[in-house]
Amino acid sequence: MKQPRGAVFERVYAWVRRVPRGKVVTYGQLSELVDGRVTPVGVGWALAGAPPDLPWHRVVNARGAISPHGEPEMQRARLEAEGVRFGADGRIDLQAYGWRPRRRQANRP
DNA sequence: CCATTGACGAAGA
DNA sequence: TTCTTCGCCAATG
Repeated sequence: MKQPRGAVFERVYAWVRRVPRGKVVTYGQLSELVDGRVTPVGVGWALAGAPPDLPWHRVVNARGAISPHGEPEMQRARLEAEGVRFGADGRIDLQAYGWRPRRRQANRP
């Protein structure tokens, strides 16, 4: 179950790759981006088998915090390297760093 | 086909 | 605001 491969996952990956540097996206947003075909939990499943080239570190939960998954330290380090600030409680201000995607053209990249 | 699990979210207490 | 409960879809055994 390390590397799930499915059509649904590819969509999640494609959206994650569109997240610009210095911005973050939540699981719930990704769920919306794929038009509800994937629940937040499904997104988590997709990222569990995410390819190494995927910027999965830009995906955080609705609270703006990093969910435990293996090495949250690396994720935080990468985000900080992109200019994302963390609060004292380890949370990100989604109002400032949350990515607002445009689902104009491609809902299915 | 059924039960369980998971890097989650929203609503209720 | 924090904790609990429920629900969601996909994958695994």
